[in-house]
Amino acid sequence: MPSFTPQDLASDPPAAATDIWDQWLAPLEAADHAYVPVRVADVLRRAISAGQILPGTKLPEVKITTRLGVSRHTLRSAFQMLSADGLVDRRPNRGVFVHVPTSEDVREIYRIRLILETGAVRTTVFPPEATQQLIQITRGAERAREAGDVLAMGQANQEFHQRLVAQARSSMLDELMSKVLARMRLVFAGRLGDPDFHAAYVAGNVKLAELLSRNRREEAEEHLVNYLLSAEQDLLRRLKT
Amino acid sequence: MPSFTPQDLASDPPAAATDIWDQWLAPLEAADHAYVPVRVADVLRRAISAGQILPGTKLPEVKITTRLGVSRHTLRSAFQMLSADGLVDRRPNRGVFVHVPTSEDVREIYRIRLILETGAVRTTVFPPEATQQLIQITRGAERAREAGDVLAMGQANQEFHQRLVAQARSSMLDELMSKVLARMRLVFAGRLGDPDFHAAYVAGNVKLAELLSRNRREEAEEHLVNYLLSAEQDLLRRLKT
DNA sequence: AATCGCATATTGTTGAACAATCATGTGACC
DNA sequence: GGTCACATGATTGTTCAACAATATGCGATT
Repeated sequence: MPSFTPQDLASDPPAAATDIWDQWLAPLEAADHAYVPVRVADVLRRAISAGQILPGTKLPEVKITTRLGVSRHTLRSAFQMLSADGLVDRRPNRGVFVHVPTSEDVREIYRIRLILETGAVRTTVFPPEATQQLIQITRGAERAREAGDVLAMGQANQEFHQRLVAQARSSMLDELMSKVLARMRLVFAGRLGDPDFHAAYVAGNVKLAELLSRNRREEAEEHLVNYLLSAEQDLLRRLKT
Repeated sequence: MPSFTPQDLASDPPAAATDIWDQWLAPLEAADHAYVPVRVADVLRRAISAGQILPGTKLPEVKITTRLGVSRHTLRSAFQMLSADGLVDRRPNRGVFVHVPTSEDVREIYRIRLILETGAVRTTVFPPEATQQLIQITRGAERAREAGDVLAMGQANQEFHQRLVAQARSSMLDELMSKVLARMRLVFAGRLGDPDFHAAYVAGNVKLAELLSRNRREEAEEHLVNYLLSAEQDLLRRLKT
């Protein structure tokens, strides 16, 4: 699975007959009624989150429009959405580039998660259905770990924490958390070749869910704080090397 | 200062020779280099936040483009930004409307503020410069109250809490807080005729700043929680009537 | 080797056009 | 008189073509 290198994609491919963009960006199938810009944004979002388009890569308008068969305006509209998601950076008169996450990004991510997730735990009561759902997700994560499915493990982990925040019952907070997790995926997609990062934290999720189900709020919060702080340190350490 | 009524703006004005849009939307001055869509968004944002365009009002594309002298594409780009800010709602194939805040919105706002602001207080240390800045803002609010400048009071209040969140040092959180406060202004701009709502809370801000400056984190947090909860109840009560 | 200037490519914005969808009003029918 | 169907008009969604403004790269000049 070759993923192409940053920057030099804008220039012609060395000797490839087929342009590299063709690999990931198929023409939009004539779908029913979803707005074209959001479908375009979805395609790009998927490709970026999956690490098929690496951080730092420039996304040239004409290349993509011709591949996708949409107008430049439509693509630009999609770019705006991706920009709002924090997946791409818009550099004036230069184009949009897949955001390159930094270690400062990682620190900010965990600062936000600390506030959001502990906030959710502290300010809301978790009904049995909610904790049950969380436990369900951890079960899936454990199965994925046993099966060696790293991707599914990561997804389960993210869903767990997304659900945690969802308990605060705020679409704005949900959106922010999605944004944060998307940037998180960007960190992984970028340089992290060691993807069983999540493995160590499945157990942490299990314990957290269990504490919440027994309504041990204080302990849950303390556990969560330690969880996040150590995850941050762990991730930063891995990125250093 | 007449503010025009929702909905029926799309139809012709009763007997006015000048179209109502002309009142607030002057043609864009040929400014230097800021992107046209963001300038358009700024104009509309200002008009909406100031209550000149009331919640529920439809924003027709051609009317505004002709008044502002920009292309439809540019306006649509601006609409996307306003939509991301939560100031307008995009109804498919119908157009964009100024968001109509509900009491559920108010509850969500305070749920978010509770998490964000207490989170900022708990997870960050407030250096003297920061607390000094907060106190400075409360001074301005008190002066505004004495001068009877309700608008300035509200702005100072909002800036105070924005600064509070800013201590968490996260641009994403800053953006979210801006979004929340923008929606707050929408609540006021809408039906709230009683604008000295903020007056009661200037004292609360003063006390909070003082507690923070003395590094009384626990008390500050407790005070903040009570502050927010009572403000929410107060606001909801006023909206009911 | 470094700098300047110019040709070229890409982005930012506009205008016109058309398809698709929604809103309106008219008339037929009960 | 009221209600439904339908035709009409208006508005939004999208594309195409064009041009201005800015950045990029290359070659000439020193």
